[in-house]
Amino acid sequence: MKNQTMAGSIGSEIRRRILDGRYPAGSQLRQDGLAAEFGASRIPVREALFQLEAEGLVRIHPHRGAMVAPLSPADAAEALELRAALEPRLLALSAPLLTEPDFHRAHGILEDYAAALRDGDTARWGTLNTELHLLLYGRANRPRALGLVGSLLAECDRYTRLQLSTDPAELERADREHREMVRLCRNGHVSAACALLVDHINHVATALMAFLGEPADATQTPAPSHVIV
Amino acid sequence: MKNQTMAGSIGSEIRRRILDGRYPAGSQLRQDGLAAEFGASRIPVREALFQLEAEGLVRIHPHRGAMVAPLSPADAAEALELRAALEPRLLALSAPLLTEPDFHRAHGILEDYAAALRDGDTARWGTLNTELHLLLYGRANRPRALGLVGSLLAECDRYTRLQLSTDPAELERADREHREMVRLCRNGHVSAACALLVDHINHVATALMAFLGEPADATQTPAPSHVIV
DNA sequence: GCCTGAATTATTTTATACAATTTCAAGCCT
DNA sequence: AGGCTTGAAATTGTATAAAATAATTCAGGC
Repeated sequence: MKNQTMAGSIGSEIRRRILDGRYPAGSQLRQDGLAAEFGASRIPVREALFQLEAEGLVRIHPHRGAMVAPLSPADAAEALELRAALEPRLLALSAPLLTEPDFHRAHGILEDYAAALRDGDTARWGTLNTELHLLLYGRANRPRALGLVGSLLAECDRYTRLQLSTDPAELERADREHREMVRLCRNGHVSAACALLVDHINHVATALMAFLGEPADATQTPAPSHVIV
Repeated sequence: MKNQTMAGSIGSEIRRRILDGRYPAGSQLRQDGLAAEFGASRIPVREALFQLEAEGLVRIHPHRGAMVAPLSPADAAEALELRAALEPRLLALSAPLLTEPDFHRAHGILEDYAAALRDGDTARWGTLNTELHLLLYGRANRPRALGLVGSLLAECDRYTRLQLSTDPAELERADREHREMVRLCRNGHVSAACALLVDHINHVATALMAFLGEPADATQTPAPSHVIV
């Protein structure tokens, strides 16, 4: 596709399998096995693992190998906290600059989302969610923040996947909020869209913490209100 | 030191040289030359470059080699914008939990800073600045955000280094603001410290944009005020 | 004279082979 | 019996060498 190098395509495939859950959290990733599985040598596998470690999906201990990054409530809370801090700013910058083709693509994603919801295809939900969010922030002209948010969205998908198999009502709520956000952006109600986005992320955070059996404020104190910036 | 592997130590050394300016922005990093320079093979060099690319210090084009990430005003503005979004939150969480040994270390850094200021040792300034900031945020219990801010501080040092050689007055201002921030944290005035931190970062941003000859709002519109979070 | 295009060169990328490190278990000593 | 050392097995880290890809050069034609 866009990866002209073998390390890149191996990395994309491993990432997909981690997000799918095919490589469960905490499992060992042996270079030899992966190399055999992909019909390649260990060196491109190593480089792919290094790249994934930078994204936070893999942890490498020197001389002890690589493992899929474990899932911890504290980690999920921090990722969602970062999202709540960054995404509203991106949306505020990007929303006024969104074009008609952008909204067209957004509606296409929403339709796919509805179809996946009917089919119970939870695997597609994560990628569509990430696509929609990144699309809405795409005109902000903040490449670094955008890449960072992309990593955070991918990580959050690992947690929400666990939750959604037992709690499908959250999917419909997310769908409603997504549609409303797109509508607000299209009608120029930027600050309302940002406020809804904050609520959207915070709700995901509280629902996820409840699902994980952790009181929301145990691992992570909320962002203090006197930081207005 | 703490790098038990050759790739790690090579990566640290290349990072140091990029931050020093010994490898100037935009210069090509040939694997063969680096390998010969470090007396190693090209493979640990490759892995080091991959890690540095994740930090944003190096850009790799497939089959075309690696180069030191170029310096652009827009990039600096985005890095400072992210710092302004993230650091106050970390400080608000960490400041109430700072211990007496932490403040002792902070004062040590401030003394070293003053010494470096007397000696005109601009190379040490960057690392001391990073150390101080990360120390103040260390009790926030946000490992991911802390690592991210560390990368952002390193990148900002590349720009401020250029500026400070011609504008040493900024160094003294930074010193005053650092001392005041530590004092406010020690006396429990957390919100005042956070407000000062925001001003500190924003001032660095405007001064840097002025130095780079770019009007502050040309490349980057400021964060909109209606995002309160 | 300038553009097109194949051969050449330089560099990156990958494969194979070897060395260093960790882990686990068995045996020894206290 | 318990803890420590020691050795073997497995796995990772590194070096060397071959394959692949992009940039360059130089010849040939329009």
